[in-house]
Amino acid sequence: MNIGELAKTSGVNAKLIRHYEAIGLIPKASRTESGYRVYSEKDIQFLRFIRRARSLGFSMKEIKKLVGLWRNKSRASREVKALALTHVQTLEKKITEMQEMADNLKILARNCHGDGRPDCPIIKGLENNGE
Amino acid sequence: MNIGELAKTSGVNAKLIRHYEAIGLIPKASRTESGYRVYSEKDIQFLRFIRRARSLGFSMKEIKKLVGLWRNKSRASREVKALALTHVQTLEKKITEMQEMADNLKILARNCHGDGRPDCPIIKGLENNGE
DNA sequence: TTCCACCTTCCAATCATTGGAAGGTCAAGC
DNA sequence: GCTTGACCTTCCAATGATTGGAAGGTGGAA
Repeated sequence: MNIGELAKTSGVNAKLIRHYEAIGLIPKASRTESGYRVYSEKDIQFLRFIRRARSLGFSMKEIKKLVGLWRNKSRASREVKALALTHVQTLEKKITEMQEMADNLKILARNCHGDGRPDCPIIKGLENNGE
Repeated sequence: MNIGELAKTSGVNAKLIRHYEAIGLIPKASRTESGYRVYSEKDIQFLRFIRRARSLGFSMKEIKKLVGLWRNKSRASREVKALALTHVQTLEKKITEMQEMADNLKILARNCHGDGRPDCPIIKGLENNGE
Protein backbone atom coordinates (compact mmCIF):
# COMPACT_ATOMS: atom_id res chain seq x y z
CA MET A 1 0.00 0.00 0.00
CA ASN A 2 1.20 3.50 -0.87
CA ILE A 3 1.25 6.43 1.50
CA GLY A 4 -1.98 7.82 0.03
CA GLU A 5 -3.97 4.77 0.87
CA LEU A 6 -2.44 4.57 4.31
CA ALA A 7 -3.44 8.18 4.83
CA LYS A 8 -7.02 7.43 3.84
CA THR A 9 -7.38 4.33 5.93
CA SER A 10 -5.57 5.64 9.00
CA GLY A 11 -7.01 9.13 9.00
CA VAL A 12 -3.55 10.69 9.14
CA ASN A 13 -2.65 12.66 6.06
CA ALA A 14 0.32 11.74 3.92
CA LYS A 15 2.28 14.86 4.70
CA LEU A 16 2.02 14.12 8.36
CA ILE A 17 2.96 10.47 7.95
CA ARG A 18 6.20 11.54 6.29
CA HIS A 19 6.74 14.01 9.06
CA TYR A 20 6.22 11.34 11.72
CA GLU A 21 8.79 9.24 9.96
CA ALA A 22 11.22 12.15 9.86
CA ILE A 23 10.96 12.78 13.59
CA GLY A 24 11.34 9.09 14.35
CA LEU A 25 7.85 8.52 15.72
CA ILE A 26 7.27 5.77 13.18
CA PRO A 27 9.98 3.59 11.63
CA LYS A 28 11.30 4.30 8.17
CA ALA A 29 9.06 2.68 5.63
CA SER A 30 10.54 0.28 3.12
CA ARG A 31 10.54 1.51 -0.45
CA THR A 32 9.73 0.27 -3.93
CA GLU A 33 12.48 0.38 -6.54
CA SER A 34 11.30 3.80 -7.58
CA GLY A 35 11.40 5.14 -4.07
CA TYR A 36 7.72 5.00 -3.08
CA ARG A 37 7.05 4.17 0.54
CA VAL A 38 5.35 0.80 1.07
CA TYR A 39 3.07 0.06 4.00
CA SER A 40 1.15 -2.85 5.43
CA GLU A 41 -1.93 -3.38 7.61
CA LYS A 42 0.15 -3.00 10.74
CA ASP A 43 0.95 0.56 9.82
CA ILE A 44 -2.74 1.41 9.68
CA GLN A 45 -3.10 0.20 13.25
CA PHE A 46 -0.06 2.13 14.29
CA LEU A 47 -1.16 5.41 12.79
CA ARG A 48 -4.64 5.05 14.18
CA PHE A 49 -3.14 4.59 17.59
CA ILE A 50 -1.22 7.82 17.12
CA ARG A 51 -4.24 9.64 15.78
CA ARG A 52 -6.34 8.61 18.78
CA ALA A 53 -3.64 9.65 21.18
CA ARG A 54 -3.51 13.01 19.41
CA SER A 55 -7.26 13.34 19.66
CA LEU A 56 -6.91 12.96 23.42
CA GLY A 57 -4.52 15.88 23.37
CA PHE A 58 -1.27 14.04 24.07
CA SER A 59 1.88 15.76 22.86
CA MET A 60 4.23 14.06 20.43
CA LYS A 61 6.64 13.48 23.27
CA GLU A 62 3.98 11.73 25.31
CA ILE A 63 2.88 9.78 22.28
CA LYS A 64 6.38 8.48 21.81
CA LYS A 65 6.23 7.18 25.36
CA LEU A 66 2.78 5.70 24.79
CA VAL A 67 3.97 3.96 21.67
CA GLY A 68 6.86 2.54 23.62
CA LEU A 69 4.48 1.24 26.27
CA TRP A 70 2.11 -0.07 23.66
CA ARG A 71 4.83 -2.12 22.06
CA ASN A 72 6.29 -3.28 25.32
CA LYS A 73 4.21 -6.29 26.16
CA SER A 74 5.67 -6.44 29.64
CA ARG A 75 4.84 -2.83 30.49
CA ALA A 76 3.37 -1.97 33.86
CA SER A 77 -0.11 -0.49 33.50
CA ARG A 78 0.99 1.80 36.32
CA GLU A 79 3.17 3.69 33.87
CA VAL A 80 0.43 4.13 31.33
CA LYS A 81 -1.99 5.29 33.95
CA ALA A 82 0.51 7.78 35.37
CA LEU A 83 1.10 9.24 31.92
CA ALA A 84 -2.61 9.49 31.32
CA LEU A 85 -3.38 11.11 34.65
CA THR A 86 -0.56 13.60 34.34
CA HIS A 87 -2.01 14.57 31.01
CA VAL A 88 -5.48 14.89 32.52
CA GLN A 89 -4.03 17.30 35.04
CA THR A 90 -2.39 19.33 32.30
CA LEU A 91 -5.68 19.47 30.45
CA GLU A 92 -7.61 20.47 33.53
CA LYS A 93 -5.16 23.22 34.34
CA LYS A 94 -5.53 24.66 30.87
CA ILE A 95 -9.29 24.32 31.05
CA THR A 96 -9.36 26.24 34.31
CA GLU A 97 -7.19 28.99 32.87
CA MET A 98 -9.31 29.34 29.80
CA GLN A 99 -12.49 29.24 31.82
CA GLU A 100 -11.18 32.12 33.88
CA MET A 101 -10.37 34.06 30.74
CA ALA A 102 -13.82 33.45 29.34
CA ASP A 103 -15.51 34.37 32.61
CA ASN A 104 -13.55 37.58 33.00
CA LEU A 105 -14.24 38.57 29.46
CA LYS A 106 -17.93 37.82 29.80
CA ILE A 107 -18.15 40.03 32.85
CA LEU A 108 -16.60 42.88 30.91
CA ALA A 109 -18.78 42.24 27.89
CA ARG A 110 -21.96 42.07 29.92
CA ASN A 111 -21.56 45.70 30.94
CA CYS A 112 -20.77 46.88 27.45
CA HIS A 113 -23.60 48.63 25.61
CA GLY A 114 -22.44 47.24 22.31
CA ASP A 115 -23.84 50.11 20.30
CA GLY A 116 -22.47 53.06 18.35
CA ARG A 117 -21.05 54.81 21.40
CA PRO A 118 -17.32 54.66 22.08
CA ASP A 119 -17.72 54.15 25.81
CA CYS A 120 -16.69 50.57 26.54
CA PRO A 121 -16.03 48.66 29.77
CA ILE A 122 -14.02 46.06 27.88
CA ILE A 123 -11.49 48.65 26.75
CA LYS A 124 -11.56 50.14 30.24
CA GLY A 125 -10.89 46.75 31.74
CA LEU A 126 -7.84 46.36 29.55
CA GLU A 127 -6.66 49.85 30.40
CA ASN A 128 -6.44 49.44 34.10
CA ASN A 129 -6.56 46.33 36.14
CA GLY A 130 -4.11 46.48 38.97
CA GLU A 131 -0.35 47.07 38.81
CA MET B 1 13.52 54.95 30.38
CA ASN B 2 15.38 51.99 28.87
CA ILE B 3 13.77 48.79 27.71
CA GLY B 4 14.70 47.00 30.94
CA GLU B 5 12.77 49.37 33.11
CA LEU B 6 9.84 49.32 30.74
CA ALA B 7 9.90 45.56 30.96
CA LYS B 8 9.83 45.66 34.74
CA THR B 9 7.07 48.22 35.04
CA SER B 10 4.88 46.84 32.28
CA GLY B 11 5.30 43.18 33.06
CA VAL B 12 6.33 42.40 29.49
CA ASN B 13 9.90 41.20 29.16
CA ALA B 14 12.43 43.09 27.07
CA LYS B 15 12.83 40.38 24.50
CA LEU B 16 9.14 40.42 23.86
CA ILE B 17 8.95 44.19 23.67
CA ARG B 18 11.52 44.14 20.88
CA HIS B 19 9.57 41.40 19.20
CA TYR B 20 6.35 43.41 19.41
CA GLU B 21 8.17 46.29 17.81
CA ALA B 22 9.46 44.03 15.05
CA ILE B 23 6.00 42.74 14.17
CA GLY B 24 4.54 46.25 14.21
CA LEU B 25 2.32 45.83 17.24
CA ILE B 26 3.98 48.76 18.94
CA PRO B 27 5.61 51.71 17.16
CA LYS B 28 9.36 51.88 16.72
CA ALA B 29 10.89 53.40 19.83
CA SER B 30 13.11 56.45 19.49
CA ARG B 31 16.76 55.86 20.26
CA THR B 32 19.60 57.43 22.19
CA GLU B 33 22.75 58.34 20.28
CA SER B 34 24.20 54.97 21.12
CA GLY B 35 21.16 53.13 19.86
CA TYR B 36 19.34 52.32 23.10
CA ARG B 37 15.56 52.38 22.87
CA VAL B 38 13.93 55.15 24.87
CA TYR B 39 10.44 54.90 26.36
CA SER B 40 7.99 57.04 28.27
CA GLU B 41 5.10 56.53 30.68
CA LYS B 42 2.70 56.10 27.79
CA ASP B 43 4.54 53.00 26.70
CA ILE B 44 4.00 51.42 30.10
CA GLN B 45 0.26 51.89 29.68
CA PHE B 46 0.41 50.52 26.19
CA LEU B 47 2.29 47.38 27.11
CA ARG B 48 0.09 46.74 30.09
CA PHE B 49 -2.91 46.93 27.81
CA ILE B 50 -1.30 44.32 25.59
CA ARG B 51 -0.34 42.14 28.52
CA ARG B 52 -3.87 42.16 29.86
CA ALA B 53 -5.30 41.34 26.46
CA ARG B 54 -2.85 38.44 26.26
CA SER B 55 -3.87 37.26 29.69
CA LEU B 56 -7.43 37.04 28.40
CA GLY B 57 -6.19 34.80 25.65
CA PHE B 58 -6.52 37.16 22.70
CA SER B 59 -4.26 36.39 19.75
CA MET B 60 -1.78 38.95 18.48
CA LYS B 61 -4.04 39.57 15.51
CA GLU B 62 -6.96 40.32 17.77
CA ILE B 63 -4.79 42.46 19.97
CA LYS B 64 -3.83 44.56 16.98
CA LYS B 65 -7.50 45.18 16.39
CA LEU B 66 -8.10 45.94 20.07
CA VAL B 67 -5.24 48.40 20.09
CA GLY B 68 -6.74 50.09 17.05
CA LEU B 69 -10.09 50.35 18.81
CA TRP B 70 -8.46 51.53 22.00
CA ARG B 71 -6.78 54.38 20.21
CA ASN B 72 -9.78 55.25 18.11
CA LYS B 73 -11.74 57.54 20.39
CA SER B 74 -14.75 57.42 18.06
CA ARG B 75 -14.92 53.62 18.04
CA ALA B 76 -18.26 51.89 18.36
CA SER B 77 -18.41 49.76 21.50
CA ARG B 78 -20.31 47.32 19.30
CA GLU B 79 -17.07 46.41 17.60
CA VAL B 80 -15.20 45.82 20.80
CA LYS B 81 -17.99 43.71 22.18
CA ALA B 82 -18.19 41.64 19.01
CA LEU B 83 -14.47 40.97 19.13
CA ALA B 84 -14.71 39.99 22.78
CA LEU B 85 -17.67 37.69 22.33
CA THR B 86 -16.18 35.98 19.32
CA HIS B 87 -13.15 35.31 21.43
CA VAL B 88 -15.31 33.97 24.25
CA GLN B 89 -16.83 31.53 21.78
CA THR B 90 -13.40 30.44 20.63
CA LEU B 91 -12.38 29.87 24.22
CA GLU B 92 -15.51 27.95 25.03
CA LYS B 93 -15.10 25.74 22.02
CA LYS B 94 -11.58 24.87 23.08
CA ILE B 95 -12.71 24.32 26.64
CA THR B 96 -15.36 21.89 25.48
CA GLU B 97 -12.87 20.00 23.35
CA MET B 98 -10.38 19.72 26.14
CA GLN B 99 -13.05 18.74 28.61
CA GLU B 100 -14.05 15.91 26.31
CA MET B 101 -10.46 14.80 26.06
CA ALA B 102 -10.07 14.84 29.83
CA ASP B 103 -13.36 13.02 30.37
CA ASN B 104 -12.56 10.31 27.86
CA LEU B 105 -9.16 9.82 29.31
CA LYS B 106 -10.49 9.66 32.83
CA ILE B 107 -12.94 6.97 31.83
CA LEU B 108 -10.10 4.90 30.42
CA ALA B 109 -7.90 5.56 33.42
CA ARG B 110 -10.61 4.68 35.90
CA ASN B 111 -10.67 1.11 34.64
CA CYS B 112 -6.93 0.74 34.64
CA HIS B 113 -5.46 -1.22 37.51
CA GLY B 114 -2.36 0.91 37.55
CA ASP B 115 -0.16 -1.82 38.93
CA GLY B 116 2.65 -3.99 37.65
CA ARG B 117 0.47 -5.91 35.20
CA PRO B 118 0.67 -5.05 31.50
CA ASP B 119 -3.07 -5.28 30.94
CA CYS B 120 -4.30 -1.75 30.38
CA PRO B 121 -7.63 -0.32 29.20
CA ILE B 122 -5.95 2.95 28.25
CA ILE B 123 -3.73 1.21 25.74
CA LYS B 124 -6.72 -0.83 24.59
CA GLY B 125 -8.74 2.33 24.15
CA LEU B 126 -6.05 3.76 21.92
CA GLU B 127 -5.81 0.54 19.97
CA ASN B 128 -9.37 0.34 18.84
CA ASN B 129 -12.00 2.96 18.92
CA GLY B 130 -14.06 2.87 15.77
CA GLU B 131 -12.90 3.11 12.15
C1' DT C 1 40.49 51.02 33.86
C1' DT C 2 38.04 47.41 35.00
C1' DC C 3 33.87 45.36 35.97
C1' DC C 4 29.17 44.24 35.51
C1' DA C 5 24.74 45.03 34.22
C1' DC C 6 22.61 46.59 30.56
C1' DC C 7 21.81 47.26 25.71
C1' DT C 8 22.14 45.98 20.54
C1' DT C 9 21.27 42.65 16.37
C1' DC C 10 20.70 38.30 14.27
C1' DC C 11 19.75 33.66 13.97
C1' DA C 12 17.71 29.50 15.77
C1' DA C 13 14.61 26.61 18.51
C1' DT C 14 10.20 25.47 20.31
C1' DC C 15 5.45 22.54 18.79
C1' DA C 16 2.67 20.15 15.38
C1' DT C 17 1.34 20.93 11.24
C1' DT C 18 0.60 22.75 6.63
C1' DG C 19 2.03 24.79 2.23
C1' DG C 20 4.36 25.10 -1.96
C1' DA C 21 7.85 24.27 -5.47
C1' DA C 22 10.17 21.27 -8.53
C1' DG C 23 10.43 17.06 -10.19
C1' DG C 24 9.90 11.70 -10.74
C1' DT C 25 6.38 7.53 -11.41
C1' DC C 26 2.42 4.90 -12.60
C1' DA C 27 -1.66 3.44 -14.95
C1' DA C 28 -5.27 4.48 -18.13
C1' DG C 29 -7.03 6.14 -22.47
C1' DC C 30 -6.21 7.40 -27.15
C1' DG D 1 3.87 5.07 -27.88
C1' DC D 2 2.39 9.28 -25.94
C1' DT D 3 -0.13 12.19 -23.17
C1' DT D 4 -2.73 13.08 -19.18
C1' DG D 5 -3.50 13.23 -14.49
C1' DA D 6 -3.14 11.41 -10.10
C1' DC D 7 0.12 10.00 -7.33
C1' DC D 8 4.73 10.00 -5.28
C1' DT D 9 9.46 12.15 -3.93
C1' DT D 10 12.49 15.84 -1.40
C1' DC D 11 13.42 20.24 0.47
C1' DC D 12 12.49 24.55 2.28
C1' DA D 13 9.43 27.79 4.51
C1' DA D 14 5.53 29.50 7.14
C1' DT D 15 2.38 29.33 10.94
C1' DG D 16 1.99 31.81 16.34
C1' DA D 17 4.06 33.56 20.33
C1' DT D 18 7.73 33.32 22.56
C1' DT D 19 12.33 32.09 24.26
C1' DG D 20 17.33 31.16 23.83
C1' DG D 21 21.90 32.13 22.76
C1' DA D 22 25.87 34.22 20.58
C1' DA D 23 28.68 38.12 19.72
C1' DG D 24 29.48 42.55 20.58
C1' DG D 25 28.65 47.67 22.09
C1' DT D 26 27.44 51.09 26.19
C1' DG D 27 26.92 53.16 30.82
C1' DG D 28 28.07 54.06 35.28
C1' DA D 29 30.36 53.05 39.57
C1' DA D 30 34.41 51.50 42.31
